[in-house]
Amino acid sequence: MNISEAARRVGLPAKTIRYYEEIGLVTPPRDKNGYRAFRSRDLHALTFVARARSLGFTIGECRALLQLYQDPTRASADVKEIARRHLGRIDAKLGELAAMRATLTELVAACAGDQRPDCPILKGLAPTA
Amino acid sequence: MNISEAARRVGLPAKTIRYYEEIGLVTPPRDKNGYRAFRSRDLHALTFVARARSLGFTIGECRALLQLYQDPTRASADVKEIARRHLGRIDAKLGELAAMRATLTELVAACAGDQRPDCPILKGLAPTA
DNA sequence: TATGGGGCTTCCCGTGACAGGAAGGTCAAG
DNA sequence: CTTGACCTTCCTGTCACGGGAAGCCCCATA
Repeated sequence: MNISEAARRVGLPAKTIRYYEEIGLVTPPRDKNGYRAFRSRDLHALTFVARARSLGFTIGECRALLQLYQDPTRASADVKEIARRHLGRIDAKLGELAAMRATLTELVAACAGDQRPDCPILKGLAPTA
Repeated sequence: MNISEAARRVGLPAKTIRYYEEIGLVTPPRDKNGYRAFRSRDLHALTFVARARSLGFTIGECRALLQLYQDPTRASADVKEIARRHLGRIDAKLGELAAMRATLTELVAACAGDQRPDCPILKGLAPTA
C-alpha cells in the first residue's frame, strides 16, 4: 500500500508519516521503485501513534508507549507511569489556562469596547508603578 | 541601565529582551561601548509585554496591544477585540485539554499498574479493528 | 508512441518564542 | 596587570511537523 492510501486509512497527513519514519516510529519496507510499502503492522503502529498524539502525548512518550505496546512482557505499571505523568502536565496546563481565562474574562468584561481610548484591559497590562 | 539590571526589574531573561529588541518590540539606544542603555519607557514596554505574554497573548498580539497602549487616540474596541479572540482560543484549548483529561483519567483508573502486561491504556490506544 | 497528469521520492526552509553556548570586546576591583 | 563579571554578536537547537522545489514513476488516453 502506498503512502497516500495509508495516510487516508490512519487519518494522518503523508508528510507526518514520512516524518514518523524518519524518526524511527515506523519502518515500512520499500518497493523496487523506492515507494514505501505499508504493511498492516505499519498501519497499526501509525494508528496507535495517532491516537496517543491526539491525547497529547509527546513523540517521545509515543515512542515509549509503542515499544511497550509491542512488548508482550511489558509491565502495565510502566504504561501507567507515563500516562500519570502526562496527566499531571495536562492538569498543570489546565490550571494555567484557567488562571489566564479568569483574568482575561474580568478585563474584557470591564472594557467598554467603544471608540474611546479609556481601556481597563490596557490598564491591567500596564506597569502599576 | 544595562541589560541584566533591566532583566531583573522586568522579570524577563536577558536573552528574551534581546529577542524582543530584534523583533522590534523595544528599541533601547546604545552606549558608546555598544551596550544597550534601557530607559524607563523601555522598561515600561518590556513590563507590558511580559504581562501580556503571561496571559498567553502571542508576540503578534503583544505587538498590536503595545501599539494601542502607546497610542492615545486608540479605541478600546480594538483592544477588546484582540482580547476576545484570545479568550476564544483559551476556551478552545481548555476544551481540548478537558477532553484529553477525561479520556486519560478513565484509562489510568482502569489500569492496574502492576507487573502484568494486561493494560487498558494500551488497549484504549490500540486500533479497534 | 507521445504526452499529460497524477503520485512518489528526497531535500531544504520556515514556524513560535525563545535557550544554550562559543568567540570576543569591556569594565571595575584588587 | 590580571581576573572575573559583564556585555556583544552569531550560530545552533528546540518540537512536530508544513510548504514547496526538483526530479522519478506509473497509468491512461490520443
